[in-house]
Amino acid sequence: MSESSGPGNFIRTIIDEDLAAGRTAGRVVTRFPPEPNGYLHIGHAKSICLNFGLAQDYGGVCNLRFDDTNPLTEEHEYVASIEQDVRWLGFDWGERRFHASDYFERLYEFAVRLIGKGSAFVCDLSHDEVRDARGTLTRPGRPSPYRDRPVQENLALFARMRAGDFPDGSRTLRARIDMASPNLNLRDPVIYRIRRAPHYRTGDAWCIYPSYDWAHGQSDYIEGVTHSICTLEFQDHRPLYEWFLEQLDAQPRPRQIEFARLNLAYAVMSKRLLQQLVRERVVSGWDDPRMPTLSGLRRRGVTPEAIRQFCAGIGVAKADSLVDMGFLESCIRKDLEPATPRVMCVHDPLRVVLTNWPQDRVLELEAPYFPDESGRQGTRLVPLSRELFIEREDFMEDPPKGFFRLSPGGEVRLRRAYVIRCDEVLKDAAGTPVELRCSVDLETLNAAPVGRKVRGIIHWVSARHALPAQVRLYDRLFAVPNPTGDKEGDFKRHLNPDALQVLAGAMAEPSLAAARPGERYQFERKGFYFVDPLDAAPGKPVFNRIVTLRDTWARLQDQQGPPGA
RNA sequence: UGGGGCGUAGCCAAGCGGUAAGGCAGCGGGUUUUGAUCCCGUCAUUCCUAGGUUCGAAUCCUAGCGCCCCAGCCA
Repeated sequence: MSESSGPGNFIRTIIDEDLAAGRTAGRVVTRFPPEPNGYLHIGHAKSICLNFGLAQDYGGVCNLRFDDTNPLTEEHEYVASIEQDVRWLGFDWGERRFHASDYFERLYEFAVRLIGKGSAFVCDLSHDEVRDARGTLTRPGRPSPYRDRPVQENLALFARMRAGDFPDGSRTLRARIDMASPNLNLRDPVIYRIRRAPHYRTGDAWCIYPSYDWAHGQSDYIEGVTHSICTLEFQDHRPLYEWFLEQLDAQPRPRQIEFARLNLAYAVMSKRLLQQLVRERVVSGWDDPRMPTLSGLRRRGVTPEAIRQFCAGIGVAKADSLVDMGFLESCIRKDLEPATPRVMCVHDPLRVVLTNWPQDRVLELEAPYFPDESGRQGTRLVPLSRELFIEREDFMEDPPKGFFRLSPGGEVRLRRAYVIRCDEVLKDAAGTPVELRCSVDLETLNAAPVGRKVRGIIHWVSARHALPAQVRLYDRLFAVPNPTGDKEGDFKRHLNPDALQVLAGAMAEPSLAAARPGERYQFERKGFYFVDPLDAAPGKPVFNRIVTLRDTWARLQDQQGPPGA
């Protein structure tokens, strides 16, 4: 069993069988094959954890291989981000960083062998003609008129394709398989196309580029990959994958295994759509904390450990699924809960005046960073003075049954401080409370009030000492579980307008002036927060909400219907 | 109407002919100076449906039904 790829899944079963049958000489070699045309997202994390996790567990290796066969869309910027993300997630490919483009020469030689066997031919059909001849799902295709070109002629033409004798798109090299196959992938698929585009690694060394189907399996073979794990949409390609290997008498042969890609509720997981959000400035970038990208999750403050636990927890199978966002949140909380220091920050301040507290008195309370029962050490000083801020939602003039925070005449405990009673409510012209006049029970510091029970505990911050802070509340990017579910219509109309809420007047306890970029805190009763590594300045922290705390009260309220509705 | 896959709880997911793991969510209770955490308990007489084989079926067979993928010189 492993942390990263989970217990018994069907892929492990296959590997166990292969090992038992001696099919791979005891070796397990996997690979993670991103195309450097976008940023990695949590769906890729599933694949990374699977591939690297399997290699770890079976004492094998996992290659990082850039599947860079399409120079039009690939850029170095992406390979840098991909490497950073994989490393951040906690995996190490050692020296085993490869590129499909490393194999261009060998791939070319392989293609020559295919031609030599009469298994590939140069086709002069145009793009449209190829499409027309391919047939449909229910009707077989027609053979290309160039299908029976003599081997020598194919060889000469292919060499000239490489030499740049023909214009882009004018010719292709095609495998010679079966135009009547019910599997469209076997209807003489294109394996080389002419494309005069500079490649980010090979520059203008090539004007022909191999297709995915041709490059991928052969790259697996070259690298000695034993188990080539990909997503479900490639199942139909497996016969082609195997056909190529067979044509080349490849030995030993890698085996392709497909699993279901990750879908996360209230998110989109397609590079194309994520790219669109970035390009159209719907989000601030690939690392916008609302994005399901690894860079976005990192910027939000999610830990790699939480993502690994998530990937281990969702399992690996072949059934399409839509994983509950709540599960990711649960993994994040679980990872953050034990070791994240607790502090106080009021998001929406309501002024409280402690009428029986001397004007100038400041009491420095030594407050532990962790729950008393956790056994963890560490404290900070929290000043208490006559005027405070409390959370506006922690006061209700006319509270529903079961509300045990503050209300007129009611009592509540200030977290790690005294019990106070609300004696008077001051309101503005619109009737909105602007200030609460409260009295302190001076007997209640570290002691229970006598003769009554005070159930509620609220967080607070001394007004005079409060540190204004920017707090960014993040929520799910989309308002519906499956934004791309309906075929028609723009997925962007399902965007959640409240996915980002920037708090204007949040007030943090003064100890947070020392918060350093990249640190995580729990704001008690609120959630876990991350000091934004880019936007925070010394003494001016910016907090990203990573995830809220579980909130049983809010849930009960929701069940009762929204208040005032 | 072609081919390839997949259907086990609200969401994931084990299970591989011997009588339905686990996690998330939910529900009930306990502890608690975070309505958090933690702890205890509960949550599928049934596995898409219908037949069949078998002493015994989620697992095997047959027939349906539903969902996903494939007609890029993308990956």
